[in-house]
Amino acid sequence: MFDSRTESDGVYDVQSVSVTFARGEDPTPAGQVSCDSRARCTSCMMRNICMAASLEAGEMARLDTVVQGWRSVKQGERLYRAGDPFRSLYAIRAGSFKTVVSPERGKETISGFYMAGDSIGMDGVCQESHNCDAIALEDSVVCVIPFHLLEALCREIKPLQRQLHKMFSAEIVRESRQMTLLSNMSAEQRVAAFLLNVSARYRERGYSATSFVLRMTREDIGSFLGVTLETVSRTLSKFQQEGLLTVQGKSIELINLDALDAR
Amino acid sequence: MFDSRTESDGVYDVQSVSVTFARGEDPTPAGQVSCDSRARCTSCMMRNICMAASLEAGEMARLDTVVQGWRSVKQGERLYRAGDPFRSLYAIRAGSFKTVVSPERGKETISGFYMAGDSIGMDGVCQESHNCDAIALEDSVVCVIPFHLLEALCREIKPLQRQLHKMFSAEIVRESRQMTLLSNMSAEQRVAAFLLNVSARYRERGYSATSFVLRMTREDIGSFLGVTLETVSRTLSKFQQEGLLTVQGKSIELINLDALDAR
DNA sequence: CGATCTGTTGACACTGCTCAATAGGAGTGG
DNA sequence: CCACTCCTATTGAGCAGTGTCAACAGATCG
Repeated sequence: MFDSRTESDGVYDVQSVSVTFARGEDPTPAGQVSCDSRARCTSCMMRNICMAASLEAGEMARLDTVVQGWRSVKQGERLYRAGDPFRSLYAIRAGSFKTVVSPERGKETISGFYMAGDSIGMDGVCQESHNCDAIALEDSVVCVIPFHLLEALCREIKPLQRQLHKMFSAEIVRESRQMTLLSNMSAEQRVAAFLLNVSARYRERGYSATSFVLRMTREDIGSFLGVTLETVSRTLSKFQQEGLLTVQGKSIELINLDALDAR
Repeated sequence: MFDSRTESDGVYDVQSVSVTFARGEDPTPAGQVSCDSRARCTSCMMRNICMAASLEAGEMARLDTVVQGWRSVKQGERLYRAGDPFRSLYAIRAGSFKTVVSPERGKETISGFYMAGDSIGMDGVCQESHNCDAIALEDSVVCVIPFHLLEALCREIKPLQRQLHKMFSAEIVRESRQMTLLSNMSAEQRVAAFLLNVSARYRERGYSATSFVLRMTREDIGSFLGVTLETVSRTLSKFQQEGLLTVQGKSIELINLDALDAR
């Protein structure tokens, strides 16, 4: 069925998956690769920005056949850990994740934040084991896409192959942008860029670009941006004083996007 | 158009190829796919660490058929520029490159250094245009691999498909390591890690791991590591004083690898 | 409703940046 | 071949942006 490895608590929580299916879809009997013929990609709100993007209906239905099922991950739980054998990619259907790299020596670092419509796990291909931990920032649901099946389908469906390559490439570009941020930008610029990035991603998904809730802590943000949590906090306060935004704990309201961008 | 000579002695003669293309021109005018039938991958010194890795002889020969040819790039010239339409991946046959990201605002940043056996250009897939400049650090030669042909072949040859995916993934992992370095490490740790990384890559390629010439300037190194060129210079001097290495301009001799690693 | 996690703010120290002066090397042209 | 220039590297001095440490306040959750 799903990844055969067990969670840290020793049990893979089948129940929570069944519950997920209960919302409007038939639950898949445990123990088999679930692939009910009713299209799921075609009815998914994220179909236009995830792996299924730019596929025709027939192709999307075939992609459905390699989606093994859904997996629900509660806030704070790990979808996978660094060192776990790599088997599947995960398309986030609902919720959000952070990925955490833990070098042998030194502090662990947040390497990315991902939300519904994003796919994660691509870092695991090259070593056949995951390179980071993926931790849910809120209760989340992912589509489990066994990689060998996806590869097989990519050998048949050219647009899917291209889409997969684009996803790999987009992750490379995203990271190289982040490297630029970490190399040259001041703390203020980093925080501003981060907020604008989150804003743009909410906008893409049809949510408000100016009013949103950050799902991660100041420490997570600081780790991602290469500054301390105190600096993140101070910078947000400063932006608020300057009238660029209002901040109330995790709730952010952006007031002057242009001014933020000018940082 | 392309130099059709074979490598009789296993030593690649840069000179004879460099006359084949005019400086900086894309050697791939439409329709002119030059692919002489004499195997090149199978005789290439880099075949075990490049795209051809883990292919059987027959498969490698087929890969040869999609390699459009070689292109020579003189020191300081650009193989491609940010914004150029993406058509091909480039496997470095000889020489080395740096990739430079130029954000709309802010300083340009070195996002990577690449040497013989590495492939570059994967950042271009997602937008169908290159995301950075690739600049030769010395006179270099690359294999030009048109991406649509490579994709077509990947639909037929499973190990090649897997190899391509691993290369994408390895680039993601490399960048996420670099992000960790840029997020948490002190200037000394960055320089030490950089030297050890270069050392390991020379070793992989059969060169000395302790004595080598850096092909890039202090400014390039600083940009890559997110510190100033002065800090790079000072740190190298300090390491020399401490007996960890000797440095003479671009020539480095590592004396105490363990001590460097302990930083 | 207490315990714990998360966020805010202040004071101070320190790493690494900026600016500057100088020296060494590489390439060019006479 | 040498002189000239430009690029690169080294080293110093002073300063500023962030990190560190600490105290406290506000959330969150069992």
